[in-house]
Amino acid sequence: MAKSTQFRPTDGELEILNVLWQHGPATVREVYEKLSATKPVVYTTVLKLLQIMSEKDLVRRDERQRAHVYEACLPQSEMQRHLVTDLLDRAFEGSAKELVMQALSSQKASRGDLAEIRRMLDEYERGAK
Amino acid sequence: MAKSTQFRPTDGELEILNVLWQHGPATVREVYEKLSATKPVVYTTVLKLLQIMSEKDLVRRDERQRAHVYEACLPQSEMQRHLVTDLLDRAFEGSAKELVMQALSSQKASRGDLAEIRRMLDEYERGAK
DNA sequence: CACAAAGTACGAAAGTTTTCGTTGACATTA
DNA sequence: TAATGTCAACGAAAACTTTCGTACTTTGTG
Repeated sequence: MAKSTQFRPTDGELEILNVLWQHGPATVREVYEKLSATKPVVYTTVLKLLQIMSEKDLVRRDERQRAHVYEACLPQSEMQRHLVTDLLDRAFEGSAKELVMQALSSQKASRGDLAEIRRMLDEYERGAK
Repeated sequence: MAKSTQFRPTDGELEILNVLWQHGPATVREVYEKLSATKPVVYTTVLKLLQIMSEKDLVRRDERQRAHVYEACLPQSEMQRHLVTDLLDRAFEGSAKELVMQALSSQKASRGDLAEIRRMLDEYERGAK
């Protein structure tokens, strides 16, 4: 298995994780329904992916019911942290500053967001003092 | 070819791009030397990757010399922007705020960085007003 | 019980990425 | 000019991802 596959979900896997995070623990069918809403997918493809993710410990499976219930192993925020630090290392030479700058320049932060980010900075700075 | 392969370099490709950005236009051997410094690589693997990247228009090739000279098509910052927005869409539901928060919590910003980020915020806010 | 519906398991195929050996062209120098 | 070293080109193989068809199992219902 490649480089810590545990913290580097593929695109398809991440789509499924997004559903699980939003919805909470879900059956294959539930995930399938959610995904179908935005793009054409095949039920067994979703199933297969969830099975593979299970092997990789990306999700946990509860087999007590006939329709197994899947749940993300990591909370969304933790996975996000992994993904960000990974990107930081691979493309930003570890410079969080640069990454933040690029994130802001991508024009997706509202005024409210900016205010919150400022609050975060205050807090972070206090903590790091 | 998959989803805009142009703006989604693979890991191996990104490593090479990092060398090209730092070093400037370089021959295969130069890239190879740089990469060798940190991990074992095979010359022809680097060559092959550069050839593929050439086809994908991830790099430009100057063939005037026998040792072809390769150069990244996109400046580093632009590629970084693409990568961040991509991650934003795939894992953060487009919320730059969340991404910034995770980036900061990954403990890689110095006090100086934080100050610069504040400056950035000011500037960005002025622009977005 | 028999049948249909819904579920899991499995495997094959196609596409992508990564690796590396081999070949042939070109250059340098003894 | 012959030997040696450097280079690009090519192709094949391995690993991984993604997709989807098929088979088998379980459950519910007439």
